Amino acid sequence: MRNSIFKALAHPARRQVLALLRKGPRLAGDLAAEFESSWPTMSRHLAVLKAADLITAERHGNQILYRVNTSVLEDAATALLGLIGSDNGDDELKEAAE
Amino acid sequence: MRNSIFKALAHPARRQVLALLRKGPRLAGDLAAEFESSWPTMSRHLAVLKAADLITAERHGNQILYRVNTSVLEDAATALLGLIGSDNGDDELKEAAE
DNA sequence: TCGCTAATTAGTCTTTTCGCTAATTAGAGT
DNA sequence: ACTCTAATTAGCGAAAAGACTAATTAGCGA
Repeated sequence: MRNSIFKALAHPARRQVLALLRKGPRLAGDLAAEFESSWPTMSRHLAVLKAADLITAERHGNQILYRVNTSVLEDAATALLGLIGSDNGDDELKEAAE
Repeated sequence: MRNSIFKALAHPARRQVLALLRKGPRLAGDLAAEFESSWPTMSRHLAVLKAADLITAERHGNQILYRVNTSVLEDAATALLGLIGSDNGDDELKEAAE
């Protein structure tokens, strides 16, 4: 679902999560501590990112390790670049209307 | 202002507008005719894209010609690529070795 | 000025998103 | 089983987004 990807990218906190995960996988709590929002709020942001397949969750005992899903992020970037260049990438972005 | 860009990209109709404008500038009404939504609704979408500076409007007598602002779109794509972290691609070798 | 067309803005409503607190699940350790 | 910690889910209210109809602006031509 490409639409959910761009929707997920629409929130600054979620983009910042991706920026943090870019440097390496992190635990949910560790991640949440970086933000001012409450922990449940961050958990929801993570859920949105996960639903868009932009990140993956991996349980390690008591805690959950998140890592960025680079290929999906690449897809989004490619889709954007498709809007610029005149190469094919035409119906890349037309997804079912909501 | 970057946030408004990603927010603008969050709606499929708006991405499709950009896809149409990629092939060349178009009149507002001509553009609106491509969609099933009402004309005012499309006008709003165009306003959102314009507020994000993703498109520019140019009045030609009675009608308004829209064209895509490629550089801003490039900025967004670059921002996405920045989240992937391919500042230099050398890290890929490390990961492959693991 | 009047009428016509193109497009936006106003106003209202419904749906979605966001962020909080409180409650709940899940696992590890005792 | 009990408890502590990690994290999510539930539930609520506020804010924003989306889409519609109706009203309005802007420009052209007779």
